[in-house]
Amino acid sequence: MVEPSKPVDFIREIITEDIKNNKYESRVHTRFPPEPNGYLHIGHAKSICLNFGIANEFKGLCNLRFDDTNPIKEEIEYVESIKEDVRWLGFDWEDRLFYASDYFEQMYRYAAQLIKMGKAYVCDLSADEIREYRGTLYKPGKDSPYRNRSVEENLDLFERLRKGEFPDGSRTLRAKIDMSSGNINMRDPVMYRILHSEHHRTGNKWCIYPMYDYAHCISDSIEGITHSICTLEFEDHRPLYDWFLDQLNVFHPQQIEFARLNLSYTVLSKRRLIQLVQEGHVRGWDDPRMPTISGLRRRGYAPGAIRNFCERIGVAKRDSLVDIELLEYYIREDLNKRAPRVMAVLRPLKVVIINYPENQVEELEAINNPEDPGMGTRKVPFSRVIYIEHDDFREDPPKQFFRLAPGREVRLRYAYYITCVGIVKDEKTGEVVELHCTYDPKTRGGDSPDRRKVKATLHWVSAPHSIEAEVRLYAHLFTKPIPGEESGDFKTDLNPKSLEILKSCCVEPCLADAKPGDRYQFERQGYFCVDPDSIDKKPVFNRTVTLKDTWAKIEKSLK
RNA sequence: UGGGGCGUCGACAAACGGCAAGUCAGGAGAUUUUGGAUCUCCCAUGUGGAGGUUCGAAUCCUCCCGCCCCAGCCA
Repeated sequence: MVEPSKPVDFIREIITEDIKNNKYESRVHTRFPPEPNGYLHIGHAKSICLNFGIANEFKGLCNLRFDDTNPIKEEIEYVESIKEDVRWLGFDWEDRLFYASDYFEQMYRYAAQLIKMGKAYVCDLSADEIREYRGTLYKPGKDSPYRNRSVEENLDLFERLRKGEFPDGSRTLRAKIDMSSGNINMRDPVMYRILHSEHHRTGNKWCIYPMYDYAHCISDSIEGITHSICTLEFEDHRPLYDWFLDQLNVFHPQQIEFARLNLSYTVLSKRRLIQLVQEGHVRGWDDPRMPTISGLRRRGYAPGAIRNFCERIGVAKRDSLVDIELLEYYIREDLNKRAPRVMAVLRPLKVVIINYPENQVEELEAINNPEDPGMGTRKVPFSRVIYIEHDDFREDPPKQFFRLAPGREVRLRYAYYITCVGIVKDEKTGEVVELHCTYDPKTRGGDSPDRRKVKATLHWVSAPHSIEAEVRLYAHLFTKPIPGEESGDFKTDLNPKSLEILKSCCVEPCLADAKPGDRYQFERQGYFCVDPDSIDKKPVFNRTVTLKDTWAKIEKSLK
């Protein structure tokens, strides 16, 4: 069989060409450079798969580097979660865990060098003044009055900046480039700002911190990164990236930009994700409705499925919106092969099998996974009183409804054919609360000797043997493919029904000792994952994703 | 009114001057002890538009149109 070839994207093409031309001695070295100011999400997964994936494919290396140049926003909690998530996704940075803050001293020396070259200067303009002097998109900026200070004065001032002689915001170090450039990033960008703030790694050693544009290219250069892959919004920054490295005449990695991931029915910006958490729209960063890696993990998504998804969506430069159904497809594909099947009744309807002997219990054999016979079989207890799914009975069924109805015979999976012979209703509400059925003893195991057909097979749980469980059903967090597209505020499109909690579900006894993180298929319903909230004798399940549901589609078209 | 990018099916995405891949979604059927899974078939005479070059254009050229990003001492 021919192995399906992996998609070759424009980045891999560039790298292949570079290797051919012996650029960087045919070495490939990438990096994943998160800022530790939030949790990783599925969009980061795309970048992680790209950077680590390329390193693997080209027999190169990929570093994990924290871009920690802003002590005000960054926290140790985030670096720990990021490490865990990258590892969980299946990637290994080995001994190459770095921090931009590791290079602060070197960056300082390079900055001094730029000053000596007359390429950087200390500027006394306030933030507002800098903005004023910068001009606009359509109007060139004008030179700062401090632009032509002598090298000696600049050096002296820069040293005193470091010593902490000046308050926050009073001065900056700026690159001397071109205030009339069409590219605003080149209008004497700030390289260092004064921040008397404790850094999670360097403590109080520094009170000046480098800006991204300056820090990133130097970090890449120091680490010998060959291909510095980032998202499209940094395309405008590439001339600056190149400028610093050219002026300094140091090792010069190549920056390549690709389009970030957008997913329908979800938001993927840190700002909005943090808002969802802080304002309590979700229960935390790892809420199973969140597109964070920790949320997806708790939801039951497997790392391999996420990797398959990231590979399939490809890498390109055009803005795109990936249909979340594609993600769900890969989740199902993965779980279909691996998840053991069990029976669980989410909305129980009591069924008494009136011709089945009282007190009799049978152990029926059930297949754990029809996709993988190696997963074996198990025994499921059957008795006179069982629960079936409320939705599996209709007193007055529409034409395409194949399931149980008055007088109709259906199969109970791995058990017997049953026929509905009576309905018990709540006197006040008229709601169906119990069914009376008869069973055909000759259909034990679910096959009838006379080959007569039934149109439906129902899952069930024996009432006296069932275990009570809580099940949390999740739907998309937002009701619109692009949240906030119409109103301008993504929160107006929050889905009020994104979480439904069912407290008294009945699951089969083999689930008694399920462990948090275990994944199952509840037959005919979906894939479910045991939540860490589970307590002894009261498991909690998260619905990872539903099964494809043809009936739901029919029912919808009926309305 | 400046600079940088991008337009191929409902959604992703290949093609690199020579027959518009593939995946998801959607539709039809087969099969089925999960209305699951699996299998088969259908789904762009056409690549934002108009011209041009060429035996031949999604691909090269010209003009036009549309969309995204940039005016943090954030990354």
